[in-house]
Amino acid sequence: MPELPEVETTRKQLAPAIVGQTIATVAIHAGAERLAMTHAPRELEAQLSGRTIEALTRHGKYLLAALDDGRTWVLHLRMSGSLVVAPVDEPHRYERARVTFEDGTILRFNDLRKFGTWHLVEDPRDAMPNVGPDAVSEAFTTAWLRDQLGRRSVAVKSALLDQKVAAGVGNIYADEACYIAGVDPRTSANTLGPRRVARLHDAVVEALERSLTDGGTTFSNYVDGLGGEGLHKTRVHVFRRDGEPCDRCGSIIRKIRLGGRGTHYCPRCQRR
DNA sequence: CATGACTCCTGTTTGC
DNA sequence: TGCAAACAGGAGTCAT
Repeated sequence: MPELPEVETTRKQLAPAIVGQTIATVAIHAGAERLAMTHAPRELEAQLSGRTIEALTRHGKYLLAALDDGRTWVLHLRMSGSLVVAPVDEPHRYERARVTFEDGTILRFNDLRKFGTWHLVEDPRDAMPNVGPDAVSEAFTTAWLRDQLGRRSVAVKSALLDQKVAAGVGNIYADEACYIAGVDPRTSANTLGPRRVARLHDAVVEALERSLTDGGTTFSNYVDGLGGEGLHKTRVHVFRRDGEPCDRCGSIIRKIRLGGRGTHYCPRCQRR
């Protein structure tokens, strides 16, 4: 569910509440044991307890909590996760884990589908193999995108979903980027010319940054670090707008399946 | 290496 | 109306 803008919004809201704080206790609830990727659940709880969070950063859709022992706690929300700092102790139906800090602050990891993951590692790269440059970083360049797309024959939309190509892009922003660039999402990645790749690069960044200024997008159950909804829903061009008119040309937005994912596009504005 | 099918889990939407 | 299948913002594993 959460993509780069949603994870970044969560990071910004969580940071003031937890950076500099020391973890008192961690509880990974029964039934959510698979959350713990690098250790047994009880062992991970013990290893995190007593640690101080020195920084909270993000790479793609991963949150990275730098700890005072030099290790990094890497969290991923996958499809349905959210991290919420709760001012009061109200239970959440899908709370899978809870972190309590020494000052009493409570951080909840809520996750309906239980796909979320926690890694505790020496080197954060160990927790995110096959992940390329963050899509809103300097490292994500037109040249990089041209090289990566040139190596793939899959549909360009599917290529954009590959975290090696552009870390942080998910289904919403892959569709939005193709729309903004005027590219049919089914186009083979390695058939795009350099000018269209450049447009697509700029479109990826534009789609993500537009959403970032709105605090992300909420479609079903995403909530930000304070439990609020993102505002970007009202500003998407195509995602989940099938049957509605394109706001550029008025054609009806279509929905198809591409690489197993729902894909939305304007049949007139987006060309092969 | 690249690709596509399958898997994890639970709730909601769609189609007959 | 009711039920079963398909679908949901992700990504790892496996066979090819």
